[in-house]
Amino acid sequence: MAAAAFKPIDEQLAYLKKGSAEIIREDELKQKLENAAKTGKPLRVYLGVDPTAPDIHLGHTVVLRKLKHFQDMGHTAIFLIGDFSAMIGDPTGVSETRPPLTREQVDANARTYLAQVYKILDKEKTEVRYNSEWLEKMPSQDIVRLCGHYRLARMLEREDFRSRLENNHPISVHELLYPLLTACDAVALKSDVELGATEQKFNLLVHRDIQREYGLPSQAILTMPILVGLDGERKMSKSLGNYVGITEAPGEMFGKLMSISDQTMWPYYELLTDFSSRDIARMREEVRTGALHPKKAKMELAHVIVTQFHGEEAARRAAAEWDLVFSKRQLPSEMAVVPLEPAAKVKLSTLVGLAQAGTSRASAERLIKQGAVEWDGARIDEVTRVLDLTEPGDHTLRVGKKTAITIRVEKK
RNA sequence: GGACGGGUGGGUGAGUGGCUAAAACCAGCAGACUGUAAAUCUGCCGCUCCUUGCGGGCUACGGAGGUUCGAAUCCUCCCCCGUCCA
Repeated sequence: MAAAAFKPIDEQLAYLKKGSAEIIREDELKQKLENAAKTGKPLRVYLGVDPTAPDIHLGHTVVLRKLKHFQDMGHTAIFLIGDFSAMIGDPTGVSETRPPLTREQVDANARTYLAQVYKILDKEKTEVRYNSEWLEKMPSQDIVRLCGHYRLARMLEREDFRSRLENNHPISVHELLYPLLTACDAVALKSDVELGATEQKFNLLVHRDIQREYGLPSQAILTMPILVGLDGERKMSKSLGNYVGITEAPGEMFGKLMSISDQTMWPYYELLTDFSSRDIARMREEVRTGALHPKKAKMELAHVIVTQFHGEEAARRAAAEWDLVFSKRQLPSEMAVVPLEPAAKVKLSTLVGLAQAGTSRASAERLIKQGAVEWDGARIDEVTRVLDLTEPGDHTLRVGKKTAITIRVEKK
């Protein structure tokens, strides 16, 4: 690769800094970029991810997008799958010990992760590594030696451990090993830069220290802010249910993004789109002064994000559909069809159960009582309502705003 | 190994023999209002059956037994967590 491939240092730095929370240390990163330009050798930049869940959501993409930015600047993006460390479980941000994952779960998750990651990273240019490559065959002597390079007092400085200790919550000894073992990744990869979310800062700093202990130059660290979830309060996470998965259908994605608060829209713009900080600030000002309607700004946001994962056309359709169903309060243009044998007496609550999988009879009755159910366009709130479905034909059933199905009574 | 404290519904956490499907708060759901936003207000928030009733049955307070007409509450054993001592 020719040295000429790199853009001017300041331009690179500005691009890479956008949206970041912290760079440790910025002068070192700058130095590394200069060296790369001089030698023509791209920086080795990595992001380590534990495949603890089968799906990636927008929260994960914040830092992935940053890795992509490095890739865009001509550097080597390394996507490291922590298939070994996932079996320990990262204690970060956790208030109790996690149940360890099995090898099978980790492998299955790793596979789906990769497929999803390429929606953001350039597959051809990405170096994919697994930390089991080196950690699995690490002799116990080496582990002991590794542990000798770090002190307990420093380990206990980190917030997760300290607060658990204070609140008399359990900490397992193996959790202390997590940052040390993942530091071996940085050593093995000879990384120049490591990316992570802000909550990873402690781990990343340990990696830096251990690299130095092993005679390597310390990597620079670039952290990205945590993406707040759809509730606008807690971090986006699957277990909190406040997330948008990147494999979700365009319509669903669009709807979820529209449900965020106006406040939350701005960090989303910052962390999930390529709008420049200046453009975002301008838009924000326009919303403040009333020149731009917040709904319009939010639709633009949803459109841009959906486009990233599903393309322009799908995003346009999702927007139109959203407008139809939620703004105009009409039935969606496509509804799932549930076939039904003709029957003389069908309880409405039974049908509601068909519309919402996993709904118990008790909660179906609750929904009816609360006026959430419409049958063929008319609200029914009598729990005892029994319908005569002997004639073949289609009926629409709406449950709340979000669910609508077609009930198709079949011919005998 | 010893002494002591603790384990309650998705979360925090009250409850020390019946009035407890279990306070309160958070989260969640539905309705109203809107811009499917937020805020606010109202209601709901274990499962199931029906004649939908302040209805019947079942399940639930770490686990297994026991005492009792009746147990989240008392007893026994076990499991798990923490604190202090070593």
